Amino acid sequence: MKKYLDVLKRTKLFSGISENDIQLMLGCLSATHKDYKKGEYIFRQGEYIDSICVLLNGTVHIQSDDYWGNRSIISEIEMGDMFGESYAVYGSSAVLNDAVAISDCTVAFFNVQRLMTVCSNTCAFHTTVIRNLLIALTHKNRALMQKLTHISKRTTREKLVSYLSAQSKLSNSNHFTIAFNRQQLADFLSVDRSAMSSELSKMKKEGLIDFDKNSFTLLS
Amino acid sequence: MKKYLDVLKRTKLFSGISENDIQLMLGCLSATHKDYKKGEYIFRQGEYIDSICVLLNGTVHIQSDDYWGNRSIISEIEMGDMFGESYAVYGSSAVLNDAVAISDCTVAFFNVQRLMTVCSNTCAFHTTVIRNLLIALTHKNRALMQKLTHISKRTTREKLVSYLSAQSKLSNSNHFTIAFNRQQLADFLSVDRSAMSSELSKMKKEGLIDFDKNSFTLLS
DNA sequence: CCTCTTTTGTTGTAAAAACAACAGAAATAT
DNA sequence: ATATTTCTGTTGTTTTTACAACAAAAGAGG
Repeated sequence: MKKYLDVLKRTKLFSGISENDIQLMLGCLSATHKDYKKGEYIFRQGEYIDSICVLLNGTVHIQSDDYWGNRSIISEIEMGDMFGESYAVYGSSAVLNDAVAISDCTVAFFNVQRLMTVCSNTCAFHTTVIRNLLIALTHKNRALMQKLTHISKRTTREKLVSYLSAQSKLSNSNHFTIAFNRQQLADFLSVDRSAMSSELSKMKKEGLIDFDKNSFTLLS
Repeated sequence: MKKYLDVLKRTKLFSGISENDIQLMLGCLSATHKDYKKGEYIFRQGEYIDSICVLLNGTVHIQSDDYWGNRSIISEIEMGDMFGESYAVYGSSAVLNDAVAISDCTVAFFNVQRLMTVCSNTCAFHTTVIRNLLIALTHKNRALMQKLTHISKRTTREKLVSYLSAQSKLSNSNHFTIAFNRQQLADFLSVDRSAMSSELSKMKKEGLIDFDKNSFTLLS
């Protein structure tokens, strides 16, 4: 685990905690880690988990397939990001989504019971981690809400406009690059890929946007 | 505020804390409360807030209107529920939705800075409140994710099936009552009311479901 | 360099949704 | 009790999407 200290100290969960203190906590939280090949599942819909997951390297998608196989990507997890915490905290309910490795990756696991109960008086940084967890949860909440505002638009074009506007704001520029390819973007926005592709073309023709692969520019 | 102790002690935020201790905390957290008439806004998109809101009585909707006036209801807040906490915690970003009183209501406000920083060593129940807040956030997260799974379905029927199934599971019965009227349900699922109404009728004709007003039964 | 695979764009058709307009039922106010 | 407003269901038309099938472009691997 030591070789990942560099990653861990830059995560939201351990923000503001020194490398030394993180190392101390790793034992105290009985942290473990595991490698996954591209395509493998970290957890699946219906399982119960008791640990917060932190991605040490690679890429993971949180997604769900419905009965008929329609896939919808809930979120993309990148190095240092945390996931699964909503199900791990007092693991009261089964996981509602799959977590799947998009590339080879390594995941660290932190037991929530320990985080919430052990050494609450002795560790000064214990409180900090809980606070970090809280802040991270509010960030996720806001991200989910924002996705909801995109996806609740009626037409494919409106969804695209909503998503692209948000990405533009995020990068403080009318020119930006997105992390999704076409199929992934379509899954994220819950629309048909080909219909979306054709809508993007229309919007380009009409001079609303310009794009080349994953690079977009919003015009006028 | 005293007359609302009965409500507060049954909220997620003060779960496990005695009435006496809650009363002690009210001062410590510099709690305030305010009455709102039906239709008034507790907060609006774009504002900045620094307090967690707890609904003492009445009903509130978290909703957002887009540029063209399409309304989408993010969630319904009932007596004892908490809202705004994702924006109040280290109020780093502007509120993305409106909170509007659906009926006359009373809202309590708890300053987050105080909750997170003041008297962290003296109050035993302080830690409990933070833990409660954390658990509540994970619940909200899961609710948002579940709504996403409904809304990301392609057709109105699939959305209805997904929503009704979830409600059925929630009440552990194939017969249940929903809190939304037709327009609200349509807004919640981001579909057209009349189209949804007609789809519901079709499903009834086909023998999939039965319903009368807000009372639904899932068949076969 | 060539082959195979993946990604992206295009088009036509069938299905579904949005929209609009209206009528009847239910709830609320007077 | 009656009038008025709100809610719900219905229908036809227009717009949009999903779907399918294909072609072109880009990337990966030998």
